[in-house]
Amino acid sequence: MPDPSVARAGFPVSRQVLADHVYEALLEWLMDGRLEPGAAVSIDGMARDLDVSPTPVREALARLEHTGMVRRVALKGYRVAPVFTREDFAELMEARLSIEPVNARLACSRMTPDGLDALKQAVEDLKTAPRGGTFAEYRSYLEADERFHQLIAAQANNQFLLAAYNTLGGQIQRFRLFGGVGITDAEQAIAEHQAVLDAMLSGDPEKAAQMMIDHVEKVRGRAMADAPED
Amino acid sequence: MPDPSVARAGFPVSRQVLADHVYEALLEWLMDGRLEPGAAVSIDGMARDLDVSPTPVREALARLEHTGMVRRVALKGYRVAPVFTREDFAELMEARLSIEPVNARLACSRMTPDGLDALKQAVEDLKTAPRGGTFAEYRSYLEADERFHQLIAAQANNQFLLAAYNTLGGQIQRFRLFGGVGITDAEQAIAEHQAVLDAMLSGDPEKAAQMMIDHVEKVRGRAMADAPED
DNA sequence: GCTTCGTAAATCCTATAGGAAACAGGATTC
DNA sequence: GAATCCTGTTTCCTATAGGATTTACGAAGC
Repeated sequence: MPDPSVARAGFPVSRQVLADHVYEALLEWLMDGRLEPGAAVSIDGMARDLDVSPTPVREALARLEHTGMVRRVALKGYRVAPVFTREDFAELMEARLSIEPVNARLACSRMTPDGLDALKQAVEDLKTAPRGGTFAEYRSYLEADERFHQLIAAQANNQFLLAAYNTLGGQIQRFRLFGGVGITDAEQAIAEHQAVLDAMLSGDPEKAAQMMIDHVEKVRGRAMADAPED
Repeated sequence: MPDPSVARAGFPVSRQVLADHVYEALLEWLMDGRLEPGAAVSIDGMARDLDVSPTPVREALARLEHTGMVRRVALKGYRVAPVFTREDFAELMEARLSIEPVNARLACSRMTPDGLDALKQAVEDLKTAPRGGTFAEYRSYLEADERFHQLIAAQANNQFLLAAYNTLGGQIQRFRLFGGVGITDAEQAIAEHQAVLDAMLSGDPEKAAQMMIDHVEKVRGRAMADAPED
C-alpha cells in the first residue's frame, strides 16, 4: 500500500485525508466518462476498488451529491446522474446566461495581470489542442474550455458567484462528454472565446459581458441544432 | 433506544436515515443561531449530543460543508463559518443582484396559480408577523422573507438557478441573524416585497425583475448604512 | 521570564463488524 | 399459468474500536 502521507522535510505534509483522494478520484472518473450516467455507484464496491474502507467513500459521495453529479436514494445508494434531457440542457444554458456574463463584466474590471496571462494561455491551449475523434484526443480541448470559463469566474472575485459557477461548470463538463456530439464547432468556439478575451484586453466590461452572452447563446444554438436525441 | 423506523400501516415508512435527521438538526441549529459563527463543531461531541455514532454526523457535515455554513480543515475538524465581513456582505449582495432578478423575470412568466397564492401568502405573513426585539419574536418574519425569495426561485422553474439561489439563501438567512441589526426596516422591506408581487400579478416580467433589483439594492443600502462594525 | 520539550487528553480519521433493508431467484399455491 | 411467498445474496447503514494527529498543560532548561 502506498503511503500518501510522506512528508518532505520541514514541509507540513499535504494535509489531505483519504476522503479527499476518494473525492478527487470519483470526480475525475465522472468527468472522464469512466462512470456512465445512470450507473450505480456502490459504496462497498468503490471502497474495494480504491482499497479503502467505506467510510471515506461515504464522505466523498455525500460531498459529490451536492454538485448534482450523483444522486442518492435513502437505503438504495448512489447513482450517477442521468444524461441531460433537452429540457435540462435548456435550463443549464439559461443559468449560464444569467451568471457568466456577470462574471465576465466583473472579471474585466478586477482582472489581475496574472489572471489575464492565464486567460491568454487558456485560449492559446484551445487553439493548439488536438481535436481528434476519441475522447483522449479532445480531452485537453475540453479542459482548456472549462478552464477559460473557470478563470473568469475566479477573477470576478466573488466567492458566491464562483461557487455558483463551479456547480454549473461540472454539469457543463459532463454535458460536453455525454450530451454533446464531440467537437464539431471548434473554430467558431475559439473565435468566440477570443472575442471575450479581446474585450477583456480592451478593458470594456460591458463588451466583455456582451461577448460572453454571445458565446453562450451560440453554444446553445449549435448544441440544439446538433441535438442527437429527443 | 427509540425506534425511528416504526411504520404506520400502509405507509411507506419515512425513508429517512439518521444522517438526514442529523443534517436537519444541524441546519436548524445553524439557522437558529444556536451554533454561533466560529464555534467548533466536534464530530464526536455532536454524536454524543444527538445520541448517534460519529458516522452519520460525518456524512451530514460533509453535505453541509458545500453550503458554506460550516468549514472543514483536514485533521482539525469543522467550524461554523465566521461572521460576514463587510466585503463578504457586498459579495453576497452582488451575487443576489445577478441571480434574483433573473429568477423574478422567469417566475413571472412561468408562475402557476398555486405558486402565486403561496407568494401572496408569504407577503401576507410578512405583514402580520410580530417584529419584537428577541429572536423568537421576529423569527417568523425572517422565515416569511426567506420563503418569499425561495418561492420565486422555485417558480423560475430552473433547477440550476434554484440550486444557486438555495446556496445563497442559507447565507442570507445566516446574515440576517448574525451580521444584521435585527429588524429595523420592516415597513420599507414589506413595501418592496409588495412591489415585486404586484409586478408579478400584472404579468410584466421586466418590471418584476426591476422591482427585485430595486429591493436587493435597497436592502444592501440599508444594511450598509446600519453596518455595526468595520 | 521565556522558550522548549514531553506527557496526557481530546479529537479526528480509518477500518471492521453486524444488523437491516433491498434485490433476485426459485418454489409453492391458487 | 400467474401471483405470492420464501430464501440467499448483496448492499446500505450504523456502531464500535483503535491508530494517528492535534492541542493543552506543565515541567525543565536557558
